[in-house]
Amino acid sequence: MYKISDAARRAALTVKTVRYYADIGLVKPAGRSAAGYRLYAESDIAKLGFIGRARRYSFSIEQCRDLLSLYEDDQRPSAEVKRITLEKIAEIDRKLGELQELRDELSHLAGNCHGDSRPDCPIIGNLASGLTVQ
Amino acid sequence: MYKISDAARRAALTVKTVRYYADIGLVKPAGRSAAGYRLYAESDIAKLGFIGRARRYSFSIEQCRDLLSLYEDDQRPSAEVKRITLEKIAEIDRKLGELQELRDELSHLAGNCHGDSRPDCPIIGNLASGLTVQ
DNA sequence: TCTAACCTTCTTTTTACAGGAAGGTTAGGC
DNA sequence: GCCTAACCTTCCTGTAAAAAGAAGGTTAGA
Repeated sequence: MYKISDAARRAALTVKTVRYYADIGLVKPAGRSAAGYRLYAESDIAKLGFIGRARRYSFSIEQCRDLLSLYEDDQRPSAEVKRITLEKIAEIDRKLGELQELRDELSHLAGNCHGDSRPDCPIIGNLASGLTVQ
Repeated sequence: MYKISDAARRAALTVKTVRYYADIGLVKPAGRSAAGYRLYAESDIAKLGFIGRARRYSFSIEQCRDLLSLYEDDQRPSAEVKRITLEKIAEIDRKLGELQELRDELSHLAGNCHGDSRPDCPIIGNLASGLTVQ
């Protein structure tokens, strides 16, 4: 059984985060010491690591909760997991498209900005008017 | 002079957002009616639109505040604006890279998941072990 | 005059923690 | 056996950028 800082280190999370997950009932410690310290079992560490990776994959806490219940269920239907994952991929694709568009616009604007002290900066002009710089 | 809902509509923002911007002192209405209604001048609408576009360009409120002060200053040095913009582009590039990586990993995992009721789902397996599926 | 559609301020909620205060516990060194 | 540093606890506040809602005042049109 591991104390919270060991559990956090082994799961590559912060102590604050692990405590938070316990508070919201996402991963509760297997037990408590006589002094009230949270004690984590090996399987808890695995769950924390699981959550950590899913979070890094930008799954929300609620999605992590769903995934965790599937993970804990030996009879888990992989169709559900796949569905959530495909949904997440679609979401990432949307975000990629938006970001790419934004990047293009900004770099176009920056390319037309002299970068000196003249007051006619197309970045400002564009933001003010909503027009695209030619 | 426009009431808040007209101002919001013309700037393509919500009433809540416009009120919020007034509260934090980002764009204060030119005046108030006898009844206390916020009244926005044409120039306020321009500023709100400016902020709206900058926000959609993922500038933070604080960056918007900086940009706005540059926008309001006729003697604005465009070098500063260009610097902020280039910084923002670099940030977007980092985010694009991360998202692309994430997308590849997830789509790889989903591609190896049968999506039926068999319990051996590689997505779950990967999240549980932290290993990459071959 | 009535009513729908406005408007006001104030408070709470959201997400996923981080930071800090006040105080108890433990491990190692002397 | 004591000291101190490094743990641990709970509780409270703060973050970004609004959204949502409550309670109540205003206005425009029929």
